[in-house]
Amino acid sequence: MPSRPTIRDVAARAGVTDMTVSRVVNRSGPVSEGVRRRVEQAIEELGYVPSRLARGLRSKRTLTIALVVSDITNPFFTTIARGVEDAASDQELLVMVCNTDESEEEETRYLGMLAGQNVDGVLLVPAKGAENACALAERRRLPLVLLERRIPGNAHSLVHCDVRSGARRMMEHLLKLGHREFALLTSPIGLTTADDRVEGALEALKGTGGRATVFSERLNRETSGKAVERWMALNPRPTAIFALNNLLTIGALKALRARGFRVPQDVSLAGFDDLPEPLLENPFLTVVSQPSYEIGKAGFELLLAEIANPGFAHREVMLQPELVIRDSCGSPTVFE
Amino acid sequence: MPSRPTIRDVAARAGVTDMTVSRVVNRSGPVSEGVRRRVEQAIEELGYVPSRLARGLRSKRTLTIALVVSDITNPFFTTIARGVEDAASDQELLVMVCNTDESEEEETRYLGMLAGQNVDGVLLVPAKGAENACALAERRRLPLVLLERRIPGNAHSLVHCDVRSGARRMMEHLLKLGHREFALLTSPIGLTTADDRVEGALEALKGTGGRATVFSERLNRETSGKAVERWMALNPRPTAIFALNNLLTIGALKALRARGFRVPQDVSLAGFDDLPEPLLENPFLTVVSQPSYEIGKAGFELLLAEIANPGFAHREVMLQPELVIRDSCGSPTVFE
DNA sequence: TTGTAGGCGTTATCAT
DNA sequence: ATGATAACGCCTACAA
Repeated sequence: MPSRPTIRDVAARAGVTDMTVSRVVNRSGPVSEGVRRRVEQAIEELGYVPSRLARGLRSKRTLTIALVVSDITNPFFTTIARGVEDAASDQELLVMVCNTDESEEEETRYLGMLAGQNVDGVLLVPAKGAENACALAERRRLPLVLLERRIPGNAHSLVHCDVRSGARRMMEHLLKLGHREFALLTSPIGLTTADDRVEGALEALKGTGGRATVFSERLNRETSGKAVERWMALNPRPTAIFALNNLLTIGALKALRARGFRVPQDVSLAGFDDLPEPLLENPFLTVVSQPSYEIGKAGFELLLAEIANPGFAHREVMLQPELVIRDSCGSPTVFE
Repeated sequence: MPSRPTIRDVAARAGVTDMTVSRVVNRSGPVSEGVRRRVEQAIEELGYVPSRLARGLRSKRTLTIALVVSDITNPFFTTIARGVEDAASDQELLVMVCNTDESEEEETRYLGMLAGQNVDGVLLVPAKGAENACALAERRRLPLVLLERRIPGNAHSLVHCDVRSGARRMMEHLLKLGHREFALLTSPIGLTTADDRVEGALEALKGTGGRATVFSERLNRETSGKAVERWMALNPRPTAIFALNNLLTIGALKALRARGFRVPQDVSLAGFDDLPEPLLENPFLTVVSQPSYEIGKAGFELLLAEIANPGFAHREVMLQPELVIRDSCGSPTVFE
């Protein structure tokens, strides 16, 4: 009942010591041609695979990183994950994925587990109040790069997207179409990135005579009907609705339709975050699209730098979102 | 410049040996109340987190598993991943995610990395020709559970979905609507699950006078126009198209529309695999929906059993898909 | 070019 | 209830 072969099993079979095998495996030293061949054959015959565990214990490198997001099921994060994994895979690194559901507690729990140095670094999309998690990483000297969301007063490296400009440009687009009355939909959890979006949108209004009302919404089957009523009860009634994240966008679309409002004939609807092209059954929604795949890739690169040079220069990468103009926004129409 | 504290740092600070600390941390032995408190305080003060690496090296358990899928970006796999991660998280296990893009080579590469025993087990959605990967796992005694797709003649535990019955039931539904001429769309890579779907669909036709033509398609912007022509050139022309996976379903819908065919007025379109409800902007597609979240959860449970009892009874779990009837299929209409 | 010694941070086992 | 010892599998440093 042979257990998994170790480096010493290989060594024995090849008639050398474990060090020689180690040299062959890692090309970390000179080995004569004949010995190399014998060792390689032994490795082959035994099906030897070096233990990353033991290796990590010595070298302090596990060749593994973690990606902590709120919900991998959200296509925005899914695409980030794919970007991270592709980049990591190129370097023969493995990636763990953790879902926090925006819970600070889960986040802290995960960072605790990850700090058990089974991971060389962490890519974190921080939940509200991620200070705990960051402090934990700091304490354990765990390289950490933030993704997508800032933490006020935090000095970690960060990859994010210029959502403020994205929101502003979308509003400018809507203004150009002739809209002046807006409803802005944002999520009730106070994320920096959500605030940035709101601010960007409002910025665009300055000196235009446009007006926006901000609604904090969590849309689901029960709440969405009432929400639509609130938006449309505004006086004057908004001609354009700008939903500041992807779930809100879809939620708003469904809710509006359910109440008999046609988009864009009755109201324009602009959104944030796109769905991957192959999943888009009906390219329709005009959105601010964030380069999520690139966020993942860039995050990985920064993390790699951080790992190689811990606490060196904390850097910030800001990517530009893209305005994707489709069919859900038109010129305002006047009712009755 | 203190490095990460080890169990011995804690021991020193608490005035005990590392073994005592170990006992406190793992509740693995008797510790007097006072000592326990001192140790706990030292742990707190130092911010000690046990090394999973060292732990794993000793105990042969890393409390980590891997999920290997073709593409995490496909919502079907994303949801599986979420199911796995939720279940794993309950047991304080971490999950690695790997994308193979259906490449046997990538799959083998990943299994090699994972076999470096930094993982207690693997959940694999096998690509075509995953025998290599399975053999590798076998050799390294790496617990492995297959997800979603069978491998002919393979003895590993398996969680999948009764796609044959799902496809059959969908066809029965279409027959009941009056359809007799079908186009079946399947992917060109020869997956067992794809074959099962085709067979299930054809089964339903027996003795009904219905007829189906099978097309192996890879739909993209270039190919899809010609593909539509092929389907619709059938004589008699199909009144219903059944796409056997989610990408084909969306692809077919877009392609048909682009060629001016309205769904369902001109052709009915049935699909496989659903999008998560919150992402469904416009619930429209009639589909066979697989319980992907549950596949993930069940897979994890099986893997846990496998880990606890390696090579015990290889089990198979088959979940039932659900017919989701929406608006993309109607009764056949006659042209010209 | 190859080998020896020792330790990375834990925990199993045996001893006190 | 606590401690001493060894070992998990590998690699760094040094020696031959």
